[in-house]
Amino acid sequence: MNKNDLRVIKTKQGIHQALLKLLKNKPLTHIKVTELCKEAKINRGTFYFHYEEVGDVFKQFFEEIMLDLKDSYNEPYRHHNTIDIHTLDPKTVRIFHHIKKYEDFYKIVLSQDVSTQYYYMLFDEIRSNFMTDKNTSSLGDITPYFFSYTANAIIGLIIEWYRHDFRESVDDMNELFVGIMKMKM
Amino acid sequence: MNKNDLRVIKTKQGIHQALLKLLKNKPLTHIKVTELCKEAKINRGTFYFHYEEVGDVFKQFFEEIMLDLKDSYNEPYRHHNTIDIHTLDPKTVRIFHHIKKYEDFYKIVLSQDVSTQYYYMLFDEIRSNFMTDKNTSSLGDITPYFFSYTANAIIGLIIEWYRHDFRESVDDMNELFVGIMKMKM
DNA sequence: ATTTATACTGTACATATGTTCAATAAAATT
DNA sequence: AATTTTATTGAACATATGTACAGTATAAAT
Repeated sequence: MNKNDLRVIKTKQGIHQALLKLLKNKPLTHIKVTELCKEAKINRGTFYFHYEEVGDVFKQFFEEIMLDLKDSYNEPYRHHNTIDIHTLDPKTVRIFHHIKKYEDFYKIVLSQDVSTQYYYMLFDEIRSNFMTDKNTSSLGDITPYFFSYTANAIIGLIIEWYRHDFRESVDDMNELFVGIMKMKM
Repeated sequence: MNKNDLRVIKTKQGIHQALLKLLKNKPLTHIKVTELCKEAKINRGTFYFHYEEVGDVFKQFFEEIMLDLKDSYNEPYRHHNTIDIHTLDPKTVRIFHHIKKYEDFYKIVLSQDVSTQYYYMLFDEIRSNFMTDKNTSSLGDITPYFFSYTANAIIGLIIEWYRHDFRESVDDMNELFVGIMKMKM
């Protein structure tokens, strides 16, 4: 399978477009392979030549979204060994802007009955963004746990935001995040 | 459908046992309704009389586990004194003992390709346990976000523990958690 | 013990999955 | 332009899903 073959490109584009169209009317988990192929006007065997299930197509969408997240990740952690709440500027928090940008996709990723694979893609991306150019050699065995703790805490905020149907503005979320970082338990 | 009917009780018990047996050999997502019914020696129509999919049976297991998690928060604390009680609410760290107790189930819940519904069951349970602990009337709009932040942060540690194949002891996890709390706050 | 209620079975049917393969069409290569 | 390569098609097949319903078995109720 040559991904540069024009036939492959056309077929995949058709499948992508078809999925986006069907997602406007029904949840991801209700979309059948047969239905998707009919919409894309391709043979069902062709689908199975490229994918295993409908979710794999959505995964390709989300992989591109994860690339965008990598570019726009949370700035406050970038230049500090540990979180310093005094240098946290709400305007530099980029993740909530990113989430809002792809709100429609995150509504799917964070829904109740979808595969956990997308959640872990998000988790790993946020986590690795925290890890890059951060010197944590002094922390020892606790380091991987610290990253997972912090990354998933952020997703906790995103889940809550999602459950509020993303009503709060991006700026509200930035302020809210800084507020929680400053809190004492 | 009367859940006290002996026929219902027997059928459900059979399905439960069958699922536990099949789970020893293959992941939850690979277990078919047909297969489960054959193992339980019941008609496939009977399954659909009680459930919609195989995951619903696993959900019943996990509902009971969530009850145990709730109970573990209500029991009086009698644990090793490896934790400085004055720096941390000891109720919080009882969770790792619970996770270890049901390790086999959490390996399914936290796996890559399972429904997010179990994750959210865990999230909501941990979150509500936090809520009953805390007096947060003074926090205002930030409160629901604070709970989601903290609850999911804990799950972040559990995810990392899961990815380490639960090699660290429960006591290690308790100390590790305290360590992270101290470095953040 | 008899009647009543209903969970369960067996069957059937329409639809969907997942795979295979020869034929075809469309691209890349020469 | 001719040839080679291979993505795509269409068809077939075994298996699984989801639903429906009449008949049966088993429990509860009288």
